[in-house]
Order: sequence, then structure tokens, then C-alpha cells
Amino acid sequence: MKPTILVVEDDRMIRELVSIYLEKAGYEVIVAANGEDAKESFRVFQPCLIILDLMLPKISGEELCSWFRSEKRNEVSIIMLSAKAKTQDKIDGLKMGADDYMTKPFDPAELVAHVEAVLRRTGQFCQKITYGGLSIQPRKGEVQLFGKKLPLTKNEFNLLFHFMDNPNIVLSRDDLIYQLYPYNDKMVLDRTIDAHIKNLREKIEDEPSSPKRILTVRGMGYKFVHD
Amino acid sequence: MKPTILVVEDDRMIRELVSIYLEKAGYEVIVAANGEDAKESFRVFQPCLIILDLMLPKISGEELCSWFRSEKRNEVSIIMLSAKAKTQDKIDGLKMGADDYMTKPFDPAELVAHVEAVLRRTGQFCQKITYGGLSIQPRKGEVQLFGKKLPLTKNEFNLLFHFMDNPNIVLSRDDLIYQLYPYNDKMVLDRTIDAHIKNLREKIEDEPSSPKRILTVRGMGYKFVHD
DNA sequence: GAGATATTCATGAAATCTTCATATTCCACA
DNA sequence: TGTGGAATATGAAGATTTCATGAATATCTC
Repeated sequence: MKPTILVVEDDRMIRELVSIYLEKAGYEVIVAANGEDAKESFRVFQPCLIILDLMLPKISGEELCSWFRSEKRNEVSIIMLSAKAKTQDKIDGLKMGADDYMTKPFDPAELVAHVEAVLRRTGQFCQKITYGGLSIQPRKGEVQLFGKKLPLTKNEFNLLFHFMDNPNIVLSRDDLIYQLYPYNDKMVLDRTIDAHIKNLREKIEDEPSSPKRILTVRGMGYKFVHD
Repeated sequence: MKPTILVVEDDRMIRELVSIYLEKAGYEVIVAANGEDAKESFRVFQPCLIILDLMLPKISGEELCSWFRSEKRNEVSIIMLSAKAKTQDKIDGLKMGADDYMTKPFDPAELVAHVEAVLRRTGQFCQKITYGGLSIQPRKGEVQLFGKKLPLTKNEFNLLFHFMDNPNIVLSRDDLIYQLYPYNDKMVLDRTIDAHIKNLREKIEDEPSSPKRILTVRGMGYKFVHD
């Protein structure tokens, strides 16, 4: 499953050039030539990254950026594209919530490198997180331990994902319960989490020699560690 | 609770210029003029972001970058700084694991904007309070003394956090008790606090030569001091 | 309904907390 | 400068909390 990138650009030449490079780099590319289409594509395809030209007809790139950032759309990364090369323009763009800012004209290969840098950091949900031989692919719903597929239950999977998304951070049982039941519709005991942790540990720390991945932090919760 | 930034740059002028801007923007800044110092500072201060010049004496910036990445994979963000402005240089830098790449000469205000863009993603994880080699990272549930991890119990941790959050302020035992039991559900004696303080002191003032961090203010309570 | 999964329960062991008894320090005042 | 009383430090013992675990029960899914 490839990460999806939305390219918002009204200039057809640039749009296609960028698309070709991104596709060659292994991404799923969606294009939009104006703000309306961009919003629609965003809703439908839920891209993990947006390449956003600032000079657009009707709805401006800046306005779109705010829209993407509003509500709970913070997860998506945005790389701005603009002919405006003044320092203040760049600062304004970044302050607006862009993760990166590139000036036209640009080398598409460099754009790809920037995309990869940004996704390495933020696109975890779209791709794969790996720590010491343990890797999780959220979209595929798949977990591998040194290449061997691990069958996890839904709760185990969600727990592990949240752990690997927050390495070295102490997660309280309340926090973990909330991850499993975001709608607060269920009253479960702390002990339930313990039980899931136990089962999860058995699966990801299968051999006695394998490193302890999930530490218990007495009185506080659990922590996924690496290194 | 400012994020810590490590600036690795051999040119003193640039180093100080960058430091000034970053400090003005509210960051805790550590500087290093060469690779060895950088590694040492990295270990001790655990910065959440590194501004890394590529042209360094002895150990190159590229080598350092790999070292940082191997040391703590994703945890630290890296912004590269270089006079090399060719597209291929930027691509190489980003591929090496940098989160961003800026070319010299640069506007320090723009650098700050880039720093903020990068930290917007990752900054929440590296909140930290540091006084004289003693640092606490609430989200990690971790305390370090000159880079060495200290195992604290929950109460010790909470006490220390409250102390470091209120440096140089006298905290009464009642206040401290309230910190440990915000729900007022427990009646504990003042002596209990004394006992925790004793254990905490043993851990954070482990050597006879180490400075006294927690002072007793007779008749009033305790005070965490620095400088 | 059957198998898989989720949740709860009960238990023991271990870590941690709290208190108590005693020692030490500090300060006021002679 | 010495002394007594109050406040704090300390070590150890007992009490409590917390967690891992295995088994029992409930719930979900097909």
C-alpha cells in the first residue's frame, strides 16, 4: 500500500511533471487543478501529504492550507509550492502550517527528496514503522517480526500501533483504553489493558532472548521502548 | 519547558547569530563547534532538534548525521545547514535522514520558521526541564542526571517534577501532599513527605560532591534550588 | 452455535508507600 | 558558649498498592 499524495496545481505541465516523478518514486498520486477539486479529493482519498501551489484560481493556496489544517486535519503534511521566493513569503507559508516550502522553479527530484523527508517524520500512518525488526503497516493491518507475519487481534494491533507511534512515551491505561474505545462507549477496567498487554507481549517478545519492547512503568502505565 | 536545540557549527559568528534568534524564539539552545562536542552534548542534553552544519573540522556533518540517526533513530529532528546549494547536495542531505536542508547564506528568521515547522510535528514529545545536568521529561517518565537515567518511583517522580516546575520556590508539605494526592483521598502525615524527600535526595544527589538540590526550609517546607 | 476474541476475576509476588522509633540538626535564649 | 526543645533526617518494619498471570465468563463474528 503506497502513501497517497495530493498534488494541487493549476499549471498542467508542472502538475504532470510532479505526478510522474512521484509515481516513479512509488507514491499513489491524485491531482487537482483548483481548490474545489482539492477539497473533494482530500475528502475522498485522504492523502497523507499535499503538494500545494499557492497561486490558484478562485480559492487561494493559503485559504486551502488553512482549510486543510482546520478541524482534525492536522495529520496531513503540506509542502507549499510558490514562485514567491522572498524570505518573508517563506516564513508566512511555514507559519501558516506548511511542513515545507519550495520555490519555483524547482527540480522535481529535489521535491521528491523533500516529500520523503517529510513523510519519514509524519507519514507514519501511511507507511511502515519499524523498530528493531518489529514493523507495523497500519493501512495493511499487518505486523511483522523479522519478516515473519504476526497474527494480532484488533485490540492488540491498535495497542501496538499506538505504542509504536509514540515510542519511549509513557502511555497511561486511560490513554490506552481511549485508543481502543475512542467513543467512550464502554467501561472497561484497567486490568483489561493488562490482559491485552500480556497477550501482545507474548506475541512480540516470543523468545526468551528477544528484547523487552513494552516496559511497565509502575504507577503510570506502559512504554514502548527501543534502543 | 522549552524544547532544546543543539546547534552544531564551527563558525562562531553564525553559531551565535543562530543561538540568539533561537533563544529569542523561546528555545533552550546548546552549541557545539565540532563533532566530538556535538556527540557529547547530544548524549547529555538530549535535544529534540539539531541544526547541523555540514562543513565541520574532523568529523563531517554527514558522518554526524548518520551517527545521530543510528543513536536514536527517529527521535531527533535534523536541519542541515550548508553552503552547497546544488540540487544533488540537497537531495543527498535529505536522503541521509535530514528533516530539512537550508543553504547558506540564510536568513535566521527563516531558519526559526523552519525550526517551528519541524517541531510542530515532533516537538510535543521532547518537553523537558533541565537544571544543572538534572533533566526531567514528563512524557517519557524519565529523569536523567548528566545523561544517566535515574529510576524514580511514581511519588519521587511527581515530587521532582513539581519541584523543577517551581524552582527556587518554597513548597510546603501540604502542597506536596496535594501534588501526590490531588483527590484528597488520603490522609498522610508530613513525615511521609520527609521520607520521600530523603529517598529522592539519595537519587539525585548521589555523590558527596554533588550539589544540594533540595533545601530544607525549616518550618516551611522544601525548596528546589539552582544557580 | 462454535470458535475467536474480549473482559473480568482471583491470586500471589514484588515494588512501593507509610509509619514509627530513634537520631540528628537547628535555632532561640540564657 | 552551652542547652533544651522543636523540626527534620534516617533506617527499618509493616501495610498497601500495583502488576502479571491463568482461568473463568462474556461477547462478538461468522
